[in-house]
Amino acid sequence: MGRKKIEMKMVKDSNASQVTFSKRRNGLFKKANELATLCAAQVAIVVFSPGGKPFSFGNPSVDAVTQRFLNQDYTIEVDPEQEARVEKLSEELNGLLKQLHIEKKRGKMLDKALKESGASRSLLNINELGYDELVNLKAKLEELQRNLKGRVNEIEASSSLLLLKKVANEEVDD
Amino acid sequence: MGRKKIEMKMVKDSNASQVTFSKRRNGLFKKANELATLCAAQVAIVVFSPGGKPFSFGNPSVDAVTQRFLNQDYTIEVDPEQEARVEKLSEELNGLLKQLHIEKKRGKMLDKALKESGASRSLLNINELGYDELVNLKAKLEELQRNLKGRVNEIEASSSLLLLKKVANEEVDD
DNA sequence: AACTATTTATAAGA
DNA sequence: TTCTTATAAATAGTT
Repeated sequence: MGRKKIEMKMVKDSNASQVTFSKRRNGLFKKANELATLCAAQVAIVVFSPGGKPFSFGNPSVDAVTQRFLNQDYTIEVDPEQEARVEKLSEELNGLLKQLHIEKKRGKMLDKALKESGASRSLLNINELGYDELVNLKAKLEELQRNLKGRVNEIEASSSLLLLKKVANEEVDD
Repeated sequence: MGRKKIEMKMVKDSNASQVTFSKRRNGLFKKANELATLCAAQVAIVVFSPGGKPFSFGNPSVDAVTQRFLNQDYTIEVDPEQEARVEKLSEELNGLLKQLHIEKKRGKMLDKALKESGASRSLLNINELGYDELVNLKAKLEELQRNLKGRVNEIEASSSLLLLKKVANEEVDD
C-alpha cells in the first residue's frame, strides 16, 4: 500500500527493514486496537523485531487475555514426581518473594526519606540551573523514560507469555 | 476503509458485529503474516471473539515465539545471586511446562479414544485415579504463575524506585 | 460470499 | 526520525 507494490519475502537491507518493521508494527497494533474497540474482542499480540527486541499489545491487557486462555483448561495427566518438583518450586519462589518484599520496602523507605529531606531543596536547585544544565537534565529524564518503558514492555510480555505458552499451542479457527 | 467512515467504539447489532469481527480478524492475521514474512520478525496473536471463541496466529508458531520470550533475560537491578536463582527457576519451570504440554496432548488423545470406543469413563482406572491429582497440579501451577507475576511486578516497582532515586541524586549533584 | 466506493495503510521520497 | 504523497490494500455498506 504505497508508491509501489512490494513482493512478499524480502530481507531488504537492514536499515529499510527496520523502518518497515516499525511502521507495520504500529499498523498491526492499531488494527488490533480497532478490532478490540469495535467488536468488544480481547486481543493479545507479541512481536519480536528482526533485531530481537520484544513488543506487545494487549486489550484489556496481554495478561488478561492470557489468563482467560488459561482458564479454558483441559484435563491434565499428572506425574507424582512432577508434582513434587512443582511444590518445591513454589516454596522457592515464595522465599524469593519474601526477600524481594523486604528489599522493596527498604527501597521505599529510602525514597521517602530522600523526598522528605531533599525535595524542596531540589526544586530550588532546579531554579538555579543554567540553560545547558536544564537541557542536560531533560535529556536524562527522557532517556530514563524510554528505558523504563521498554523494560515494562519486556516484563509484561515475558510474564504473559509464560502463561500463554501452556495453552496456545494449537491454532484455533472457525 | 469502506463506504463510510466508522466511528470507534460501537457495539453494533450482534450480526453485523460478527461479520466485522471476522473480516478484521482475517485482516489482522494477514498483516501479522506480512510483518513476519517481510521483516523476518516473530509474531504471536491471540484473539477472543465477542462470542468468546479463541483464535490465534503464530509465526513461526505461537509456541516458538513463546519459547523465545521465556528464554529472555528480563531481570533488572537484582543482586547477581538472586538473578542466578531466578534464571534456574525459570529453566526448571520451562521444562515442567514442556512436559505438561506433552501430557496434556496425551490426555486429549486418550480422551478422544475413550469417546470413540464408547467405553464408560469410570472403567478407565488409570485415568480416573489420576484425576484428583491432575486438579491438584493445575491449581499449583496456577499459583506458581501468580507468584511469578507478582515477582515481576515487584521487580518493576523496585527498579522504578531505584531509577527515580538515581535521578534525584543526579539532580542534587548537578 | 461478492462487489465497489471509500477510507486507511504504507513504500518511497524529502 | 518525522512528514508528505502517490498508490496499494483493507473494508463498510450493499447486493
